[in-house]
Amino acid sequence: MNPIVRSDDVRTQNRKRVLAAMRKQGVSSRTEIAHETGLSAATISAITADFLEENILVPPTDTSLISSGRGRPTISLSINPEAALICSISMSVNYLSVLLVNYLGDTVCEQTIELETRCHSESQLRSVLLSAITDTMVAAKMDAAKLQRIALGVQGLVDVAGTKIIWSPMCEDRNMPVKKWLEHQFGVTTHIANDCDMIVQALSKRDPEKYSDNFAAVLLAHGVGMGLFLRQTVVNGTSSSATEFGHMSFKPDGALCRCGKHGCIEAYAGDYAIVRHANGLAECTQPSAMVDKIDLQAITERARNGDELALSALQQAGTAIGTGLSSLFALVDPFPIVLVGSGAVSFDLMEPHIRKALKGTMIAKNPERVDLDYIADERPLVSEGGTITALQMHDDVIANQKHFNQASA
Amino acid sequence: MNPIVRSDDVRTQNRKRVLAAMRKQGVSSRTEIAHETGLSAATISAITADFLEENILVPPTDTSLISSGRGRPTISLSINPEAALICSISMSVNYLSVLLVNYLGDTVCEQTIELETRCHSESQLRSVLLSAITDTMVAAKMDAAKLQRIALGVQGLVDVAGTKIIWSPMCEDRNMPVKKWLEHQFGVTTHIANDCDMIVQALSKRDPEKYSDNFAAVLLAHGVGMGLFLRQTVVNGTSSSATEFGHMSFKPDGALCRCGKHGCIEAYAGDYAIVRHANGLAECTQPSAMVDKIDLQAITERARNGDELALSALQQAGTAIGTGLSSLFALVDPFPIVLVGSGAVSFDLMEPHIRKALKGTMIAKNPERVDLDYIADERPLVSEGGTITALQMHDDVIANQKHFNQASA
DNA sequence: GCTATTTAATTCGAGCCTCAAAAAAAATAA
DNA sequence: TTATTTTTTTTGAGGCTCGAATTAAATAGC
Repeated sequence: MNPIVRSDDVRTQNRKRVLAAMRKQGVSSRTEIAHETGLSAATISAITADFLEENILVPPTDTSLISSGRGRPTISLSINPEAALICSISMSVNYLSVLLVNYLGDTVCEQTIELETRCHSESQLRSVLLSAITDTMVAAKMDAAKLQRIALGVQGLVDVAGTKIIWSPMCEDRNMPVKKWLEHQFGVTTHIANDCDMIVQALSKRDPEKYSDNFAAVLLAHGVGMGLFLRQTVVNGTSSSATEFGHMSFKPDGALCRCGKHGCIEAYAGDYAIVRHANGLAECTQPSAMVDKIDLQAITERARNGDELALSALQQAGTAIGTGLSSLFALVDPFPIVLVGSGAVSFDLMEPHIRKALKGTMIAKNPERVDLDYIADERPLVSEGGTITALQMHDDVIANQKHFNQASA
Repeated sequence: MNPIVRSDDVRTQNRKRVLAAMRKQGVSSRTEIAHETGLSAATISAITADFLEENILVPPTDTSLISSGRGRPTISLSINPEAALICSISMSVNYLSVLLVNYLGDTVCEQTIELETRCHSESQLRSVLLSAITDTMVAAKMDAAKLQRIALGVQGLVDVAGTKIIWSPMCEDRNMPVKKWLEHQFGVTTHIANDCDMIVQALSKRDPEKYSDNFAAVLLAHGVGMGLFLRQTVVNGTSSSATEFGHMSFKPDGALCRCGKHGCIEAYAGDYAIVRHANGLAECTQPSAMVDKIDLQAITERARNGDELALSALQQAGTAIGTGLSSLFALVDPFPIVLVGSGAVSFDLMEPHIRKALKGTMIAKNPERVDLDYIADERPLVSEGGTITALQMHDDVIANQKHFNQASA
């Protein structure tokens, strides 16, 4: 049941609405906000007055009272970029990106580091991470005290509370309490999630029309992950933040998966599986610990040049993904899917087999109509998703803050 | 975003809370309600006063002011049984049950009809349904005008809006606009859903501890259905109310399913699949349109007496179900499962194979701990779930009603 | 049998919140 | 310069919840 009982909760709720409307519109007048939120002009007037006093919103800096016609001109308010400084981090194998954004979501500074994460111990990784953030703050000429929140999207298993990395292909060490590291060092709330969750957030922001209620991103990287959005919220487990699409069963007692079991989707669609198949190795061959993107691209190249084995590897990957999706669609009716990550470079080769698999198993639902898309480079999406997550959380905090003019009066 | 903007919405919300608390407690004093809802005594006093005036709640009829000790005795309020009369209908192959309950949820009258639904045309089915309801009303000596709401749980595909039966094994006809029939005839809001959805509602009521956040019921009848509860709400598709667990893919290009495709879970765990296998027929044998429960029981009997083929049929069903569940658990972390329906009579024979399949594919999650239960007779659950659904919806309506004493004052 | 004590329920005033309507502000059109 | 138009603010009414005070209705003790 909804936790709304008192009338100040109503105000909190409506403050949230106003912030959401501002984020959606970018710049907008009080009348527009009233229209967008469905609240009365009087209420918007009160709420925006508070926000202005709290320095959450700002009036137009230049005297651009764009008066388009008769009548009193609108005063376009906008979110105060200075109201927050947020750090979004994306971590994956051999890659670390630190992105600073202001409260508007605009990039303040970005640094990307290529490093051999797999050779790093937990403590090495920790110091690399911490100094990367500090460096970026310095590069942006920002005082550390200005930082308000950190979001981190990581390849691997993150506990559902978002406190530690249970497991990651980045390095050997397990159960790294990353949240504690960061909160201890920078003294700000830190949110950690699987990169798929971040990707999905980014997509919903990029194309709110298409990616609204239900949709999913399938991340084809070392493993096969999935960010799943149902009813406008990220689906995650009770113990891990990830949706393990890659470990849904595709073929009972089938190919050997990295997880030690047999027949998972990943055992056919993971990078190591594609390489294994394309190189003519047996399905029971131990998955290689690491696959270079170059190798995968080479296989795609071979397939395009007519190499049967390479082609069949990619096609089988498509079939595995398609079958998994069809199972998902048996539970929840079909929704748009985006394939993301290095594996998506061969999207055109896989797509027909994905669709064929959908057709082979879905009943009475139109598989042709399933919206399939792909984005090969997932990294910007992860960072973008991190900023969105962090901004939304910060909006919540701000909406909940008691506004001081009332409290002190 | 939450549609709560005005302060009367707060009252509506809190009225809902009070009703929910009353349903949970059965009989309870104002102080208890205050404690249960977290609202202040003053607020509860106001809300209950309204409800008493509206005749939604009633004071104790007998003078049983159970004063257990010192102090002013508590006045135990209860939901007014007369406040509503609700009809819950359960329809499946050759079976129709009409259940009348009062606003307390207590049975007023129940009638069960065995009939050859499969020989019925749409219009025959319609008149049987309508007259069954009327008959039951008459038997209960209730005036038709007293009826306030109808809920119907039906075997088959129901559109997500709950207006028509898209398809059902009950009869040949498709797209029957049942909601229209009933609302036209009885003039009350009617809610139609797949029987699995109803079962799940009933379970959450029967054991709220175990079946709260996430859980599912697998219905093993003619097909293999699933009622899925995630985050305290029923999951359903965008075009149908059912979760088609039975049509998740188990074995690519496997046994022929009733849906015309190959390798669905149902093609191994549906009653026709078990019969087919137990009788030594090929996997590609056309599924029989109808299986008698007796035949299924006979197979269970054979299996218990050591018949290899019968046993292997049930075991394979277990494996298919277990594999499907493991795929589901890859997406959302494991939750309690109840097997329901005639197929559940051989639960003990299937369980080891369900667990084995869970073990074979789930990574890093403890399959032994998955809570598996079974209930062979699904019919009472469907009726029960219907009443709960209807009562909850009626509670919502009542909570939303403007209370007259204020409105007219 | 009477009073003190205890607990339940109600009443009252304060403090928020939203909204509709009126008023004020700031432009353009005539 | 005045009338008109549109945006924003102000004002007053009506709701809602809450804490505190009050009233109600029993038991415990003398």
